Amino acid sequence: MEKTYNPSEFETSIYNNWLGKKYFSAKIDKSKKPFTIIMPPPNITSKLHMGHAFQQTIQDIIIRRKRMQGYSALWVPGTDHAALATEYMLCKQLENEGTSKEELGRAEFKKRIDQWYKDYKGTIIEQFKRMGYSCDWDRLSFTMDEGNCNAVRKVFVHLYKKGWIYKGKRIVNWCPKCRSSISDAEVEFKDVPSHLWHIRYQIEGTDKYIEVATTRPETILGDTAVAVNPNDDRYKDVVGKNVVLPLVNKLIPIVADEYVEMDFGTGVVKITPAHDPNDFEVGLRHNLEVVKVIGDDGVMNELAEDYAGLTREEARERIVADLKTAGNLVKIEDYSHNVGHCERCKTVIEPLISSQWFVKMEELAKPAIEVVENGKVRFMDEQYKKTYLNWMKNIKDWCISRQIWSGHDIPIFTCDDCGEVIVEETDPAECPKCHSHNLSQELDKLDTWFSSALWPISTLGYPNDTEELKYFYPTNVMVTAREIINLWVARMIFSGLEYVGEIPFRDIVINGIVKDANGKKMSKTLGNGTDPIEMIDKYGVDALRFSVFDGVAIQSDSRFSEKKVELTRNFINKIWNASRYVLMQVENVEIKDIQSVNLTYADKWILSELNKTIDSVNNKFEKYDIGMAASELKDFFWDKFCDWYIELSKCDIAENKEGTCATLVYVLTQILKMLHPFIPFVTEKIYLELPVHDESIMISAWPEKLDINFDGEVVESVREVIGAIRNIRAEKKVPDNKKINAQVLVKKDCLLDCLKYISKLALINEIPVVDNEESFESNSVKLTFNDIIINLPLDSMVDSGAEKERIEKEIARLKSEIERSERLLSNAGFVAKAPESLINAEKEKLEKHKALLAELTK
RNA sequence: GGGGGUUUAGCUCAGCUGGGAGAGCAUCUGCCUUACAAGCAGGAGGUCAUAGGUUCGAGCCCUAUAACCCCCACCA
Repeated sequence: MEKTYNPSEFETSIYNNWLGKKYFSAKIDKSKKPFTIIMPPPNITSKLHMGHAFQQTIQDIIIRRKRMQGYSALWVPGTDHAALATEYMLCKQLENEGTSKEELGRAEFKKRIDQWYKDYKGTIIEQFKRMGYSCDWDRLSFTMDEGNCNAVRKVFVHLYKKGWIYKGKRIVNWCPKCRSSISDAEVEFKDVPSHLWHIRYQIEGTDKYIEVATTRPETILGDTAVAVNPNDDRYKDVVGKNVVLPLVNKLIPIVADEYVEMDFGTGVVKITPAHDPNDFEVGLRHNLEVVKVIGDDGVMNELAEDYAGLTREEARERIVADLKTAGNLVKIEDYSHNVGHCERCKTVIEPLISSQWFVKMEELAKPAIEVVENGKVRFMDEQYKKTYLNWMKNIKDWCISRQIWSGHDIPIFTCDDCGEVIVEETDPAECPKCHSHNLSQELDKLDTWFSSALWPISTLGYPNDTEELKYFYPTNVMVTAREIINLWVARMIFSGLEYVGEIPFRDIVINGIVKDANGKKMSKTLGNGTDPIEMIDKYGVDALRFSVFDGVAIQSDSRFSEKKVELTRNFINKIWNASRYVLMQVENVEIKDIQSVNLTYADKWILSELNKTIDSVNNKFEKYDIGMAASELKDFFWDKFCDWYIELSKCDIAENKEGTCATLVYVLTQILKMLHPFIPFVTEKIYLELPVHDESIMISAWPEKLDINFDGEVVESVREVIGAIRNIRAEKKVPDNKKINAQVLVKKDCLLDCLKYISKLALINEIPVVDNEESFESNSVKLTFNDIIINLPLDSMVDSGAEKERIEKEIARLKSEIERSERLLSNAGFVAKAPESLINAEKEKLEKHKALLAELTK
């Protein structure tokens, strides 16, 4: 092995080797248990960012461990067509080319979209490979490929025939300039200074008025009611009466609705169902008429009568003036509020009523609520169970149509001649009723989530009844983001239940986000993102992978800093060098089975620590606590294995070469295996250099505990002694290049074998053993432990003045300890109510401290 | 507006069903000890956000307050 860790030399070739050997492909193997993860598909147009590096690596870590544990581990990769986002990007490009989708026409536009998909397909996937992801690439799926189209078609027809798809009205964000509806995500809210116009409406048959406050006086022409809060005492007596709509002179009712806030404005809201989403909802509840007065072009239409032909802005001006003239304008207040703007052309959004397709949710939601309530599907973080149930229980019908040109088609055909509607799994050639060939397909496209909802089943072959579905489904865990719990996770759950009769996954892990070093969300617009590829080039993939997990609770947000990657690279360098050391020691040594060799105290100690670590890491993995598992592995490797065991083993290796070499190789192998899911490349590189190894670490067996109860106690005492001597040395300012003298009195024979450890690690010349304390040199520091007393003569150390001070400090410490214990033990409440084990432990401590104090003060 | 989260050392974060405050980094000190200076050893550093409460005992449980953050819905 090279002297320095240089990841760029081997990462690519190792990955290609894995690919060539087909290690990632999961087979249907009845002798194995399946373990399945379906990757949340990134947008096809995306580039690798820190969020992927975090979220996808979680899955890779889980799947790699399961594979090593002997499961048939399948991780299905894929990408999403993200129709809206992609169409938006392509339209921008067309704009640069001086054309537009309208100019191209639908057919040509579709070609461009398909080409766009092809052009992009590579990038993110290649980057995922660079990350080392062990997905089954042969099963790579795309939400617009043939299988997915079939699934979408089948499901749509199924829902339609059940009567769960219907056409309804809905308010959409309409951009009058783009002449298109746009998604919520494309609406930019900006605070705009404006006014609140207070307008009075006369109550029918009286000379009383009711005063409303509005930011949009021009929509008064479309008002079909005014609303007040049912609990508002000011207006209780007028609910149910009519008011005269100013300018229009039409009678409209006063309705009571919870939506109205009593404290805002006058507590009275004019209701314009055609031009405001909330008003539309109010309208539905009270059966109000819908009057659309603004057209698709943002111009007042014929229903606006006198104002027809004016733009929204012109109409507002005229109407305000006319209201003033009519004496209906009470006052104008300054008011600034959030107004939606089109992200593209910055035009003010006009909420418009339009016809859309909906899926009825009531029946679909029921079983989806049940499986989460009864724990069949588990949110690993309980708080998200609430988010989910809250949404599911108040679910509204799902609007699935989008006014865009790309994405999945809506398979609804209408006969131009007789009006017959045809919804079948294959495109109809003629009208079944009148045999006309003039059929038109619905032009709207499906919401992207419609196909995403089928992802866990479509990737496994649905709508066909495949062997994959039988074997790998339901999948085991879904790792995804907080903000799409309802948009996506929820829809996958009811889809799985409805279409294949089984939950899509058992566990749901909602990962946190990776923020920048200052705790800000990484974003393109802020430009505070870090490019993972840059980190990989600089420090290697393994360093990047490990650094985003070390010490991180994956469900909560974490911070990324390059410094962390650098420190992780240092850790990996440590692994590299420790491995080099082991390989140097075991060169030309036959490595025997760990259970058949002679083991020293140090060997037994590290093996017992390894056992503990295996247990603990497994527990953390089962809870998906992989960040904590990473830290634990790092601590074990660096602190226990390198800083203690390797150093201790240097004392043993000459006399017990066989046993110590076996232990070095055994422990290194096991820890490399446990580290492999996190840092796959370097562990493979080292593993293949080991004297005993399988074909690849990634298909080797996950560590099992040794079935032996090793006693690590002796070495624990030794570590305590060494620590104490190192303290004394530091206090006495003895530099590390100077060895000191010591004498020792040992009360337990086994410790005699461990004196070499103490002398080496505490930098002592030699340690003569004495029979009694009288033989100790007097001008010295005496360290007293349960089974061993060390005497350090001061003449081998430079300074002697600090010693008195040290003893005084120690006496003071012991006295305060004794006082604490005595106080606790004389507390009647404690003795009566605390658990017995705790009381006994406290008594033991008290005795121990008293003995030590007596020793120091005699 | 609704829901959720966070607050522990200078920084980033652990801290299990309540039982003596932890790690890493940074900082300071000493070491190039034949695996590693991308390293080794040691030290200093904390009213556990604030105020109450429950308890023999609270970082942990309860109540209120403050600051910051996230998600959803967006206010005539």
